[in-house]
Amino acid sequence: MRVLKYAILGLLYRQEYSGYDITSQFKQEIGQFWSAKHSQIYPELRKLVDEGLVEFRTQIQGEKLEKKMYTITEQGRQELLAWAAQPESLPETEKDEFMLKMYFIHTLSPEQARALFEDQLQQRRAKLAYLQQRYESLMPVFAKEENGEKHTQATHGQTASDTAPLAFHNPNLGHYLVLTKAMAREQSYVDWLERHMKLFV
Amino acid sequence: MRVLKYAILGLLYRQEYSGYDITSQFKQEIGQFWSAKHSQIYPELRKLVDEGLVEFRTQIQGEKLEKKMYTITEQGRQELLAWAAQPESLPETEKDEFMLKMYFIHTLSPEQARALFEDQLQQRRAKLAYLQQRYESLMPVFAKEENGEKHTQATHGQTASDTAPLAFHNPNLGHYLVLTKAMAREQSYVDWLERHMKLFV
DNA sequence: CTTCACATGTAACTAGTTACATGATTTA
DNA sequence: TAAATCATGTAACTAGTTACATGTGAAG
Repeated sequence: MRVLKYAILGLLYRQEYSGYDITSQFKQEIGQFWSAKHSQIYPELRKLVDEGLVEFRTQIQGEKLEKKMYTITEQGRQELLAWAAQPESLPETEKDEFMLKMYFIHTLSPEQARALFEDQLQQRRAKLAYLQQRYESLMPVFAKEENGEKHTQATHGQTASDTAPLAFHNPNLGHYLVLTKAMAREQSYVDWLERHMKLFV
Repeated sequence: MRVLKYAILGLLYRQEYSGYDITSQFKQEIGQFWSAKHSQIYPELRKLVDEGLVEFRTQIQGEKLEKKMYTITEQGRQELLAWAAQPESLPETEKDEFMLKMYFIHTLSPEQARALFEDQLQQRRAKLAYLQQRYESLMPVFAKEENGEKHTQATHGQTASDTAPLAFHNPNLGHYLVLTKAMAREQSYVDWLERHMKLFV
């Protein structure tokens, strides 16, 4: 599958990055849906160079710190586009250790189950709040527009930030999509947890 | 982490299973949140036997087909309970190749993006419909109640799934939780896709 | 008699994590 | 001047997938 290969090519499509920069990118919004550690990224970059999909130039930072700035080649661009346009079938499994524990809820006391549930709810709420904050700071215009329109539907888990204010040709569209999708995912998780909390009270 | 270890112990907590049975279980509902191939399961079972967490007896099926039926040991039960009661922190990344492609949407034409989006929507809708169908066949009474229909006990039989799922002591609770959570996940995905489809029309 | 499901394993490989290892630059 | 961040790599290990390999049993 080599998804990391395409993740790196996709990042390099718009600008050159060092291995460290790529590692940093995976700590930003796209890290909600794909990421890798530097120990996986450096060997992959080496491989992509060997395959002729990326190139690098060495740049000096300060006195003597060398960093390698990678750029995508024409061949790399072609392979990226072929992958990106290809629909894939859904994974049968989307792993979630918490839900695995819930499947085995009969191994727990009601108190233990409730503690797990509340812990998960607290964590998911915190993550949702963090994402909403990112959204407001990165896309303040759209966030404001939505707040002015007042179409919040809390009972269905649709926050104001879930509607689409962007046009197709907007360089932030990808960013906007992953942020709203991550928020929708967390909102759905929070809603489900809240709906079932009564089981333990 | 060894999550597969606990997944297997959790399955064996209620009844004995062969390696083949465990493989089959991962193709059922719990497979929405955890799974493994038989080539990973057989070595793991071997390891669990070596560690004294499970035991097996050999059973003959028909004339000479041998199968190993595994049971959990007291030590296995203890390790399972310790894992199950332990809250874990959220994974920073929940991998989703489709969303990675959406982050790189600027590499696609509007037509290509729309095709991907529609393909994903169709697949997610189909999965949601499948899960709803499973839910209705496995938990018919509760499904009807949610649809706003009346439930009179006299008109229904006495199957295990016929009793109200929303009580802590119900042997189907785990099953109910994973099904409703999987449906919520797919519904949220479908909603998000529908809300953003207008970007491509 | 053929196909599908049952049943168990290993080999080779790919993907991903944790730990080891080193050094430069910036900021408090 | 100490700590955090920038910067790059390798080693050892764990997790997971695909392919190889074999055979039984049931049902049509």
